[in-house]
Amino acid sequence: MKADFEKSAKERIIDTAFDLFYRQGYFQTGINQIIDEAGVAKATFYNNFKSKEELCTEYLRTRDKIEINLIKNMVRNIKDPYEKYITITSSMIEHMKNSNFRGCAFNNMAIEVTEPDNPIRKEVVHHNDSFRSILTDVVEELRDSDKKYSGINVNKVVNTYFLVSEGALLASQIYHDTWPLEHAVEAIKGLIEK
Amino acid sequence: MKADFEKSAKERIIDTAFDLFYRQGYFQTGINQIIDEAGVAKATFYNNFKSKEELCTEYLRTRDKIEINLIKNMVRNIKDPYEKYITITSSMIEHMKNSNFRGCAFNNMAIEVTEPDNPIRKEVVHHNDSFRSILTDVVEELRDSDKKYSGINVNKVVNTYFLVSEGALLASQIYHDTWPLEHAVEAIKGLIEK
DNA sequence: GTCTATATTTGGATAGAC
DNA sequence: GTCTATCCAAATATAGAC
Repeated sequence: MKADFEKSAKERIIDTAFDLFYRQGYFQTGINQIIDEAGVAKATFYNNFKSKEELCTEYLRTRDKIEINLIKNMVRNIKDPYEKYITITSSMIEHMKNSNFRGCAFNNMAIEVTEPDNPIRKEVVHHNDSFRSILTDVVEELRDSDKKYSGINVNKVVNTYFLVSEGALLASQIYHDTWPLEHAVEAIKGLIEK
Repeated sequence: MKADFEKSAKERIIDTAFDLFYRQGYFQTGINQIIDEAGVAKATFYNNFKSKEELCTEYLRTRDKIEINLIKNMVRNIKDPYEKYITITSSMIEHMKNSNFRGCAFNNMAIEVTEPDNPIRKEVVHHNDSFRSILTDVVEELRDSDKKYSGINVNKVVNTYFLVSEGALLASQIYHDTWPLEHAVEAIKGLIEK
C-alpha cells in the first residue's frame, strides 16, 4: 500500500470516493467534499474524470476488484468445502460490525441511482453476477466432496443462498444488528440438509 | 378517494411525495418539484411541515398504513392457510412489474438516509416489524391447520421467509427482473416441506 | 392560509493564469 | 497538470404582503 504522498491525484480521489460514497451515500457526497478530503483542486478532479458519474463507475470497478479478490482469497485459503460454504456468509458478520452496518456498497448504490439503464447500475449487476459465480463454484465443490451432498441441486441452492444472504445483509443494515446474518448462517446450513 | 380539488394542501403534498419519493428517491426529489406538482406555494408547504424530513416521516407513516392494510386484507380474503403463506410473496411479482421494479419504499429510504438514528429510519424498522408480525400470524395458522405442518418451527420459518422475501425484492430491483421473486416462491415452499 | 420574493448554501462544472 | 476564481442552477428555508 502506497503512502498518501506517493499517490497520484486520481488515486487519492478514488480512495476518498471509496470512503465517502460508502459511508455517506452517493447523493449526500458532493464533489466539493471529495476534492477537499483528497487534497486536490477542482480542475484536477475534472481533468481526471469527466463527471461525478464517471468517478462513481470507476470507484465501483475498483471496489469490485478488491471485494471479489477478498472473497476468492478467503475461499482459497479454506480447505474444507463445508466451511467455505458457511464462511462466505458468516464472514459478513464482522464486516457489518466494522462498517457501522452500512451493508453492501453495490446494492446501496443501485437503490440510490434509480434509472435502470444508468451505467452505475451495470457495475452493480456485474458485481452480483461475480458473487453468484463464486457461490456456484463453492456449492459445486461441496456437492462433489462427499456422497452425502451428492443430491444437492446446485442451481436451487445457489439461488436460495443468494437471496438469503442478500436479504440478511439488507436486514442487518435496516436493524443495525447482526441477528439477520446469524439467522442466515443457520438457514443456509438447512439448505443442504434435506 | 377524493378528487384532487377536494383535497387539502397537506393531502396533495403527501400524495405527491408518495409518488416522487418512491419513483425518484429521497435526495433526488426536491421541495420545489413537490410543491410544483402538488400545486401549492412554498410557504404553504412550510406552513404544513417544518422540514423535508418531517414530510418524509409523515409520508412513510401514511404508506405504512396503506401497505399493511393491503397485506392484511389480502390475507383475510384468502381462506386456505397454505395459499396465504404463498401469496404474500407471489403477489410481490405483480407489484414489482407495476412499479417499474422500484422495490420496497421503506428499505430504499433507509438505505438513502444513512444515519442510524434518523427518525426516518425508525419508521422503516416499524414497517418491517409489522410485516414480520403478519408473517408470524400466517405461519402459526399454517402450522395449526394440518397435522402435516405440526412440526413447523414458527420462528425459524418466519426468519428465513423474511430474509428470502427481502432478498428477492432487492434482487428483483437490482436485476430489473422477476426471477428472484419466482425463485423465492419456490424457496419458501421448501421451508415447510422438511 | 396562501401568495411572491428572496435569503443562503451547495450542487456540478468551466475558464484562464501559471 | 494544477491552481484560483467563477458560473449557473438547484437545494432548503424564511420574510412580508394580501
